[in-house]
Amino acid sequence: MIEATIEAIAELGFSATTIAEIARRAEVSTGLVAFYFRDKDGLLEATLRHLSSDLARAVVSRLRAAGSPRERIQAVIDANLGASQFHRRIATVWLAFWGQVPHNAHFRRVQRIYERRMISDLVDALKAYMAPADARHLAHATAALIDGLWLRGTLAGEEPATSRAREIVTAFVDTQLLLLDLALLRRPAQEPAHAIPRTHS
Amino acid sequence: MIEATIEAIAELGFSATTIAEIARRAEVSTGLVAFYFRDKDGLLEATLRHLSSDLARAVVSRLRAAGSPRERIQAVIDANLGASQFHRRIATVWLAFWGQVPHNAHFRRVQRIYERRMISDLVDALKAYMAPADARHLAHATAALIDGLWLRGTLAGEEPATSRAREIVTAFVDTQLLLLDLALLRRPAQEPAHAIPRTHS
DNA sequence: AGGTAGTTTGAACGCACATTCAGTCAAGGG
DNA sequence: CCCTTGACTGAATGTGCGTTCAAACTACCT
Repeated sequence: MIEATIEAIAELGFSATTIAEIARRAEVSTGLVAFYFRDKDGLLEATLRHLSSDLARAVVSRLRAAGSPRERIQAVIDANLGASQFHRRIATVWLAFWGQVPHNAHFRRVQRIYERRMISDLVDALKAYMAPADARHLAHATAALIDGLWLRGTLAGEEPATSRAREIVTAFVDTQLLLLDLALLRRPAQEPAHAIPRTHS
Repeated sequence: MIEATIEAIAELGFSATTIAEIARRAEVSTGLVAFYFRDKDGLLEATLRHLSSDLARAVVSRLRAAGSPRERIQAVIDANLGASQFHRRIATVWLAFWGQVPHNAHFRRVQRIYERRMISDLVDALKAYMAPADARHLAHATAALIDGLWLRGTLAGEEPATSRAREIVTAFVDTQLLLLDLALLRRPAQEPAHAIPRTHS
């Protein structure tokens, strides 16, 4: 039923999605929505939560496979810009929900969780390389770059740009870490921070 | 009337905005919408075009005041992340339209113009510092960073983050240009490209 | 004054929607 | 074999929407 909702929003858009259409796709009656989700808004909220937890699962599973902090950063990048999130069917639905976020308290709460999770995942990993304040700073920039590439890719309707997007973010992060090394090397002699990760702060 | 539409979408959201509500705010009758814009969709498209040309004007006016290519890049950054675009009243309306883009051919056309304009403005300026292919690459990353910061700021509902967002993008661009200088200095002796802008390729 | 073209009105229309609810159906327990 | 519980149906209801259009109003010209 939630799957049918995703399908309908992806195909018809947010405002053109009706309960009758969702019921048709799910091969149930219209009345069943009220039985399980109280009303249409309840179904939509459940759908957004479903999308959000799908993404969270993708991130967690990649984080588990990651060893070094650098790999954990990459896990966040790859999960958020992975094929599953870029797939038109999913991406347009996210976008439709984002458009409603300012006017729906339920959606806003889910969005805050999404946003904070990405930041804290990135900050956790970046703290291995730099001071917490710098880590937060870079995490915000990285998160924005990820979301911006996702947004532009989705709006443009480009399907296959996913690997290119990941390369851009990867290069950005590597550049920032490289600059950190250079700065450290010029100061009182010290190893590049990410050759000996997780040893300070 | 277009102003009233912006106001209504900002306050109520896309799907809750009715012609009656717009007419009430504009202090006209509902029938007048049809007279000037054919139907509701025509009014919405005109509203999006209005927003788009407002932004374009802001960019052009800053570009005119800019001298060096570096200043032209900054003009794009400042115009897109300026207070006028971050103002909740405007930003939530943009967001609402973006959510409809995949399902409305008119909106999609306006979006393509917006997207390409930012890229070409950036590429034009960046070509002074690097090969066209590199310029396009960096332009995409910069544009994504701008849009990503805008998106996150708008979704989070933070009003005053505008100066911080601009700092992040500015720092990103400066870093990329700095790296270019470093690379050039290590190769066969050559001046940093942006000390002698616009002289090659 | 009369006429005309350009504006504006707002009630009427018909349609599409979310919600409701009385009722059907299937399964399991007593 | 009946009764209960939970899942599910779909027609009926009423509300709210965009659109239409005949009529009214305004300003300008002749």
